[in-house]
Amino acid sequence: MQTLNSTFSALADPTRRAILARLALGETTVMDLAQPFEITQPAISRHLKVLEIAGLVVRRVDGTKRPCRLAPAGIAAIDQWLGVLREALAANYNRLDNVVAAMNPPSRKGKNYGKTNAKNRR
Amino acid sequence: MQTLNSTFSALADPTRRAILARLALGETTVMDLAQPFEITQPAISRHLKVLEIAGLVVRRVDGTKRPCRLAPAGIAAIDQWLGVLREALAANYNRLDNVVAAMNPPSRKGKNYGKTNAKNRR
DNA sequence: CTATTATATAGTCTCTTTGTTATATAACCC
DNA sequence: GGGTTATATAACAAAGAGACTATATAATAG
Repeated sequence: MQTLNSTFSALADPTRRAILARLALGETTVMDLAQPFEITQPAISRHLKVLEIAGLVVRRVDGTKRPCRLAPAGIAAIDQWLGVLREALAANYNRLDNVVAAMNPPSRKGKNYGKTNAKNRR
Repeated sequence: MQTLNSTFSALADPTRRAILARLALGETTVMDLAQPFEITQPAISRHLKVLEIAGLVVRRVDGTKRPCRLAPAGIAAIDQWLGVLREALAANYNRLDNVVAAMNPPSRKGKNYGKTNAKNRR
């Protein structure tokens, strides 16, 4: 539960996703990561810490460097949780009533639905 | 890009994940959702809006009610993005050097690595 | 039309997140 | 040892998230 929080919120930040994308190309040091991004080194360090806590990244020690790599734990946790939703979605989708409900907007009583609320203010 | 932000951060909140879990059991109205959770109705409404924007939930209009269901879009977006990481992880894992690096801590020059930093202050 | 039910929006507070700069720590290089 | 490089931590400001109460809006019931 705690892990899911940290992992999802770690992925919610675009900079961190960019860092992960970079790490997908291979192990990298903090400075190498900081360079392409237009943010300071301390900021990168903190992002990495967040990613590490989220189980998305691991670091090793190499002299004064701390090369980072992707880690599987975080994604595994997410996958597992998403599995529940995926099943539910599949099940719901197979239930005809839901599909139907999704097609014709409202379906009860006859006055003026879908109008007053068709503002689409999202 | 924008969708990923909203979807991941939507999932980062435990209350919202609980809402999704509840919706996995089937369509539900706002009030029905608010009851089991110990938070007020306005709070639930906002969570639902977040989930809706994230593409994780859809709502229909049924009189004065707004029954919610799980939606596939959000998860699809996430799955697609995670795919990149999954591939990279698989590739990295197949590269022996990474596996090795993960096993024996430091591996350069011979003095006192892995000691000064073995504080494990994470 | 009026009251009631279901949900949304606004205003306000507080805690968290992210970024910045300044500084600390650790390991190298000479 | 002394300077330099790589990274971490601290202190702080600005912005955001989440909750609450009060209130608005929509639709239904009478």
